[in-house]
Amino acid sequence: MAKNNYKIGEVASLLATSIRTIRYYEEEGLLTPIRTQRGTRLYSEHHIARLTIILRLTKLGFSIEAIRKIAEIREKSQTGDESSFQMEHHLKEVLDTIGDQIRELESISVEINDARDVISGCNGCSNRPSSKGCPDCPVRKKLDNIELLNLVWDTE
Amino acid sequence: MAKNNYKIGEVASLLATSIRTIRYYEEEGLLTPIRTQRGTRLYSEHHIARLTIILRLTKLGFSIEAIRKIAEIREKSQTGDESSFQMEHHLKEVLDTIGDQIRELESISVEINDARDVISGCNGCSNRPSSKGCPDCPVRKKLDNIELLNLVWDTE
DNA sequence: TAATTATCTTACGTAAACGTAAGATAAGGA
DNA sequence: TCCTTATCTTACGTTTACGTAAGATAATTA
Repeated sequence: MAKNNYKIGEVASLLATSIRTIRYYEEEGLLTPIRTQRGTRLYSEHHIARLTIILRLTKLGFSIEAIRKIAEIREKSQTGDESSFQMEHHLKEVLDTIGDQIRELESISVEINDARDVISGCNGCSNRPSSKGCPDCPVRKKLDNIELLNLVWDTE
Repeated sequence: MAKNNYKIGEVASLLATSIRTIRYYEEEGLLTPIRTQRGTRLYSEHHIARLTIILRLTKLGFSIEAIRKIAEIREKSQTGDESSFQMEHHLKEVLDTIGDQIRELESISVEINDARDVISGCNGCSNRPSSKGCPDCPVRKKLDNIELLNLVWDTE
């Protein structure tokens, strides 16, 4: 027995977001609740599920526009014409972008880990690879691979 | 033989970014080139490496503030006191956040893939799981696991 | 040297994704 | 019914990460 009359305040606290955010997505055409005769918004379980995925996507950096495009996929995909083809193509692009981003995040993650080793494990030695200090530093040879350290080291 | 006198226009086209962006990072204290006596900015290879990593991080959604914090790690990590400890803790938080984000992206990626199967492979049938249509649809049983489809389906 | 072309500073403009305040109704409890 | 709390619309404010224009100076090319 699905509850179909969540009010906006309930929804907001349920999903740990703000009332303004929910209304904003409505302004943007992403979430259209039904209304009571007096105008109060009512949300069904499906609205909540939909809002949940919208929140997940925005949290990952998807723009409203990008989310709107994904939401429009079904509509277009049923036509079987040119726009349907374009939608397929678009979805593949989204997937490629996500793949790239995952790889970049993994790469950054490795670099941060290595940088952490260097900074904290090198016994206070934070010399740059080109420096003459700490020639026997055990993590010394790692340094060249850590592009992130270019951010950490001062410019001379 | 490292070139140490790149001018801002060269740097911008080299890294496919804008002059304004480079100057903005300088305003924010992230990249401080040397100057000629007349005031023209000059960038070394190290400046370029540093800018490269800054651009990678911003592209991934890191804020200037977050990048600044990472850049301050060395300074603080050498003190060996409380703030050094906090920096270590901060780095771990960053890593955890990145890990979470990777997992979320992978999850979304799987969902998009599945949704693509459903939408394009179901021979034009885009009914919701609760619908009576297409009872023999081979991808039907996948549907419940695809939270993303809540975004694609209309609210009834 | 003259004429482009690039860079400088200053400063206002912009888009996205909401925050926040005001004044008016609506809904729910005592 | 009265009072308090929630929701409504309208609309201006805010932050981040730059874009863009103006007027002046510097560097490069003919």
